[in-house]
Amino acid sequence: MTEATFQCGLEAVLAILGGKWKPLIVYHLAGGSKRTGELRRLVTKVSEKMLIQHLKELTDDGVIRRIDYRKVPPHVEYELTDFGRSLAQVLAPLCEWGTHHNAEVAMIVQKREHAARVA
Amino acid sequence: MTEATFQCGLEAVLAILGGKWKPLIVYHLAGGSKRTGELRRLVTKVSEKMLIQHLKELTDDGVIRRIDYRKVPPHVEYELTDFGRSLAQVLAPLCEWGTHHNAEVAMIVQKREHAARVA
DNA sequence: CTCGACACTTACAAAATAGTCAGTACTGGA
DNA sequence: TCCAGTACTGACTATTTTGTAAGTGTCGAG
Repeated sequence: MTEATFQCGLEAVLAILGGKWKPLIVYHLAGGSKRTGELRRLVTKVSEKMLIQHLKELTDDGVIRRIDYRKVPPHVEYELTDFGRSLAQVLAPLCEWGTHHNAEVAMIVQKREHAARVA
Repeated sequence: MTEATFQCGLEAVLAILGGKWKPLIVYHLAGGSKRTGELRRLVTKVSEKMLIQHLKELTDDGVIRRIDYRKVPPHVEYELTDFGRSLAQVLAPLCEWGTHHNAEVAMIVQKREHAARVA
């Protein structure tokens, strides 16, 4: 670990939040702890497998915490750790940028899809 | 395109910077325009193909601008557009977070790789 | 006159990521 | 009893993304 692991801090962020649904999960959990099923309903387009896989990875990475009520039928909740909260905080400006430039980005994506169809 | 394209602004950012080397490219260009070869040397681990592919996508997306000096042998430079600069600005806090938590993240990644080896 | 530098391009292979679909063990309600 | 809901797991497939290795045309240095 003597060499610089990351050339730019961004890489570190991506190392943690690289995964199609992870930013969304962190975003939703920033508003308070949620049950697995709640998250599945919030992040509408995620499949159950991917949700749980990402949840597990985020837990392993110390971004979120899994709270198991050890009940049958199962009751599990997830919440941000301090580490996760610090990430969520720094994510906020990005979120704002995305919201602010929403239409612009949507157009870019649309143009991209159009170009792909033509080719 | 009537439905909300992005649930969370983060998705918009990812739509633009989703690509292993794109954040790095933007980061390096934030310090001024660069020639293709310079970028290749700065982003040491990127292959020529990926660099150029990402450069092209960022250009198509209006994040960077390609300046061709129409010389033989070729001389091409890339620089951020206003749009790209606005992105770079909002990226800064993320960069800082990553730099600040560098060691922490490095450890997490290391742990992940270790777990993968065991399994 | 060969060789490297320049900015690419192309074909193809490998790896990472995401997806579907079925199944587990248990409960409480109709 | 049957069925939905709970949180999850595993086999298998599909898609996307990245990487490797080669080739293009032109120039100037050696």
